[in-house]
Amino acid sequence: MIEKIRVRYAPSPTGHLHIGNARTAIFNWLFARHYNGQFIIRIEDTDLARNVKDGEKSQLDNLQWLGIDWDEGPDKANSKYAPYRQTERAAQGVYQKYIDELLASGKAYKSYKTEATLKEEREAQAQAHQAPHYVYEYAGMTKEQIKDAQAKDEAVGLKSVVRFRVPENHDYQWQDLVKGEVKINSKEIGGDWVIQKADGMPTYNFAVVIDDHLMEITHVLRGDDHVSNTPKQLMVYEAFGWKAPAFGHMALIIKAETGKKLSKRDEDTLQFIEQYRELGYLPEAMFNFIGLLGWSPVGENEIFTREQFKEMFDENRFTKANAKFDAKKLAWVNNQWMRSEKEKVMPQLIHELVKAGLINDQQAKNDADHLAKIIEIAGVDGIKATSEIAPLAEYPFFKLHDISKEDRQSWLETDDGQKVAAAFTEKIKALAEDEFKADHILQIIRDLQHDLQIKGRPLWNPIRLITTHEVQGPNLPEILAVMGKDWTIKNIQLTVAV
RNA sequence: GGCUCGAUGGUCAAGCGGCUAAGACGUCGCCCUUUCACGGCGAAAUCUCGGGUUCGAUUCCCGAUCGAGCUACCA
Repeated sequence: MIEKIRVRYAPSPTGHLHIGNARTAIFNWLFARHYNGQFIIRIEDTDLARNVKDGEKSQLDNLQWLGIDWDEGPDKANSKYAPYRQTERAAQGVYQKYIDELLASGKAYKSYKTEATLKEEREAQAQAHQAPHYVYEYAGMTKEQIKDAQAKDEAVGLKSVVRFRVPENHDYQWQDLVKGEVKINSKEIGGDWVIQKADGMPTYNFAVVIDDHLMEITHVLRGDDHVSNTPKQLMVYEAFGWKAPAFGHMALIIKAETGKKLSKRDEDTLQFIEQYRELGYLPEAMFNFIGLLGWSPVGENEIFTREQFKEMFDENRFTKANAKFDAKKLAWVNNQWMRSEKEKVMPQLIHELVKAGLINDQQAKNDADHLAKIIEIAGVDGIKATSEIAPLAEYPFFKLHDISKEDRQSWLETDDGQKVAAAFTEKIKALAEDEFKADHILQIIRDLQHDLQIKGRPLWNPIRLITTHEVQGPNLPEILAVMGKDWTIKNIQLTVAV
């Protein structure tokens, strides 16, 4: 590719960053970065009613969290293209100018049909088994007649919208970056569509064209759900005599259970970046996993950094079929990342203990090394997100359970149990403070096995029970070594006292 | 309903006319081990179905089936 690539991610600030949108952002970013192009963020906020207060901020924050940066955006304006919010552009009259142009040339017209009329028309069409379509109200009228009709509607106080006069029986086709040749006839788009709403705002399909043109966007990579918007956009480019960008429509990410497009309204699927962030998924892992959905690299590896993705990116390797979102694989990817970035993740893991109320901030700061050891032993290597460490480490490292009656009967009140417990207690008390290491403790237990001729669970369970009040858990000698002699002796005394 | 697109194990997927059809997640089994994880080894499991084209189709073409998207004064 010779031309300078400019791509964009254009979210509407209606909520948090959705997985599907994150994917669009990721691939556009990759596209730009791979070819040394520019990545732009534009806020498409023309639906005033749906905009949420911190929607834009949330989108941007989460993008940043994922490691995506942008060359231009609402917070990083290039005066040649600014502003980057459509409401601001509308306020400057950016769209009005082009709407007026279309109005003047007759390629668009003011329409006064009411919501009620529209509804009636659609119902009648449904009755007649016709596809819903807009019926041109000025068919066969002269310019004068149209003018009169509009003046009359205006006088009655009817609000108007501006509709684009769709060319009849015209094929719109394009070479889709991922799908190949796509062709849609103008008669399939449902008739003259609205380009300016009654509130004066341009509609998405119109504004997107004006802005992509003005911002010199060269490639539009977006979800498959935009395929049917493309002909509408193409006819606007054509009306102005502009060159359209290249389009690429990526297959969608669908819900595993239903096979349907992920819907923001679904509450039972975790589908916002924010949610994974809160659970303790790493941005590297999210990027990694999402980057492999609907796209694949050449080799067999599955774990990649953003840098590697940048280098590998190839717009010819998109998958055409929709991809189901597999949370289990995401978990595995995150686990891989946590393990390879353990140093980096450790503070976050420690913070999880604070969040769970097991320690306070002060302890987190002062005992970082000790806590890191606990976290390691408790089993970080087996968890899929940082938030899972707290329940794993809670017992016996921060709290002790009561020993159940059954455990007491099975492991402590037996002859073997008493022998083992007594002998271990004696030996562990005799162990010097600086000898209180995992290998020495293990040696004591091995000696006991030899001396008492008891092995397996009858040997280990009594010891585990008196020292940790659990009958299972991570490697016992390591637990004791990390927690120390005082802790161990105290726990034993607690057991015996009861 | 119409239009557009898609179809390789349960899932993500490689493949691009000739292969015992990669790899990964998951599942199952075995090993390691006091237990739980981790780890190691191994196994089961796939080309939607018909027609063509071809010496030969997972691969190319057509049709069927199934699936998805769209069908707003939402983006």
